[in-house]
Amino acid sequence: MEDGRAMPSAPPPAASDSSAPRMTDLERLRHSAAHVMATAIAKLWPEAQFAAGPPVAEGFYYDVELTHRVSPTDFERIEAEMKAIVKANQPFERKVVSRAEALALAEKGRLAALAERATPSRYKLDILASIPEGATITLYQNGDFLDLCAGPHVMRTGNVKAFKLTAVASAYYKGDEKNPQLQRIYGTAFPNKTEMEAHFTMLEEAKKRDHRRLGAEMGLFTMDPDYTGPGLPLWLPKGGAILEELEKLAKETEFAAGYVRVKTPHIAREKMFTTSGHLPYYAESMFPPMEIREAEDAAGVSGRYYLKAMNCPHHHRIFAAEPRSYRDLPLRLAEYGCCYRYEQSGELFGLMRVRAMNMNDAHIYCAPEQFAAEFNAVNAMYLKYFKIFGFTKYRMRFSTSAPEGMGKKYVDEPELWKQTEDMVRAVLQASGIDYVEVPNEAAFYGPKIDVQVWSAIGREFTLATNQVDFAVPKRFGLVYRDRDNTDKIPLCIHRAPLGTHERFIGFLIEHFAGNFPLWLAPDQVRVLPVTDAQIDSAKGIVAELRAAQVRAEWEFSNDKLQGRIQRAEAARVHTILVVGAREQEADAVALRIHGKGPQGVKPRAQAIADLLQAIRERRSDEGQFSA
RNA sequence: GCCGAAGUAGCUCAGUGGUAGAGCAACGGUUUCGUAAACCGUGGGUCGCGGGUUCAAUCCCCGCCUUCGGCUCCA
Repeated sequence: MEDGRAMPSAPPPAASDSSAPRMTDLERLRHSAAHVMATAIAKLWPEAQFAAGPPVAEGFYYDVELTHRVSPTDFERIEAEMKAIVKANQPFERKVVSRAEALALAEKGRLAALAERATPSRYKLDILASIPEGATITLYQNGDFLDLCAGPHVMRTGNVKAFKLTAVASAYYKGDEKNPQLQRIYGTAFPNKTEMEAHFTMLEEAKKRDHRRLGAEMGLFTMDPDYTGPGLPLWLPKGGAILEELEKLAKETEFAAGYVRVKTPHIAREKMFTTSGHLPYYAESMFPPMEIREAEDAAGVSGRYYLKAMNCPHHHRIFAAEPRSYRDLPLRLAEYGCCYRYEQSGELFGLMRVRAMNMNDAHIYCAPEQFAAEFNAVNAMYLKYFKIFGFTKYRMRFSTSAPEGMGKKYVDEPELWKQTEDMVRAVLQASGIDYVEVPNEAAFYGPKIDVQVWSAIGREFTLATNQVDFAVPKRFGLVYRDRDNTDKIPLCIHRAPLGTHERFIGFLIEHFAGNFPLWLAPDQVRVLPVTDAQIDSAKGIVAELRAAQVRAEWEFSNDKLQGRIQRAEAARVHTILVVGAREQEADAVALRIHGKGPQGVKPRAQAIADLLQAIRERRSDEGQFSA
């Protein structure tokens, strides 16, 4: 066999790569596959200008500038060229060069190309310029294809055994829309065909969990772009049930934690958002204003109203509605507020990115000395929720400011920024929560913590957010009278542990693959009489369950019991209660749980008590009916 | 918003320059049934929208809308 035979346990060895970035074996393989693809493209279109071609989570891509529009119909040709290159088994040769040598090659169009060309390798020139002085500059060559590249690579093109081009998309050079648009050609590569096929099978499986698909299948929500508009979901009754359960959870949790509930309108005058400072910063993310002529007053105050994109300004006005004393603090105002954001059309994505959203919002106004305790309590609430839902893969992202953004991206209060960030960092460290700090990502009014989660199908989302605001209360002139009889400005914590209904439920659908635990399941119980002689018994059980607020229904149809069970299972009904002559006789029910099969017969009263208990505890499905 | 792709019945998808097809779902009937599909029948489509080419367009061409895959931002 060839050297460096690609095996999962014995991956291809790297070409010499002491100065190269660290890559896993799979990443290295994929990075080499990207070079093989670039070689093929350069062969087909010698004028191609390549930018960057890294490995990514699912495979690799290479950005290329090319007048020919690459479409999936070209993939076959490109793959055929790639196969030839793999078959040729060209070695990947690493060359350390001086900056001058690299520049000379780039000027002659020789980089990321098979030969010298009339036009310089312009993106490679730009990348070259960004390599710091003194760093090692390396080239990699396979066959005639010579590329500026930090590496590392596998030994030979023959190591790239299983690959496939998957998509083409556009991407701005370096992700900046002021830069030229490049064609990004995606592919994936694996050590062998079997693993690659497993990958595509897994993608097929993941598709079945997709919240858009399950949402339609299960009747949870619908999109009606022609009538309601893009990004404006309609919640169907079964989705509404989930939404109600989440609100109930939030309301109970917040009530216990000392929050008070408020309710605010969906719109506000322009003054609200110019005062908050959102308007100049945030205008393009808001729906255009409504002009109401009568509202324009003599003093020339604008008659414009905006749909709110956030709830905080309204809550600030509630704080301002009466004089506040230090005795009133912390004041925790909670609301399931509906906000509207004009997301760009290309950004809309099922329930995960919408234009109208119901936010599990609250604003905590507190004195600086109360901050640590409040902030800790908020974090504890996050963790409590994650435990209920069984989220294990999450990360807190602590976003802080950067000096260069002061007065532009961030309110110009460098001292306050530092104080607050130190305070948040201290709390995070003391609480032992796992977090990463990301500079220059803060909100304009203060540092924030985003909770990122990964769905079962591998999508990453910011699910919840927790922000500190030391600026906007001041802009609204919010004060409380302190012990020393002076007015002080409160700190404000914005928090939304359950994010928005839309994204949270979208995430839950994928997390549970539609198989919700009993307390969340839209169809909690379905009672199936074996024959029509048990219909009255079934109705009685349903009435008893519904009186106890359980979502229960009964079904009798022309289908045999087996068929009705099949349909209930397909509909992901959580608990099926079968009542036949035997059960009727014994005042019992035969229990079946979705995905778990029959669970035996139980006295009716016992079964109902168990169901109520599981719902009340919001029990996850493990051990639901373990007894 | 930009680049690319897609849009046929409620859902999943076939298909053709000449009257539009299947499975599931729905509806009607027969069946009274024991834990993942009993049987028979019926209805259902402006083939995303608008324009063009053509004797004829769901199919070919152009524009638009929407959705999807990305870029960027974010709950």
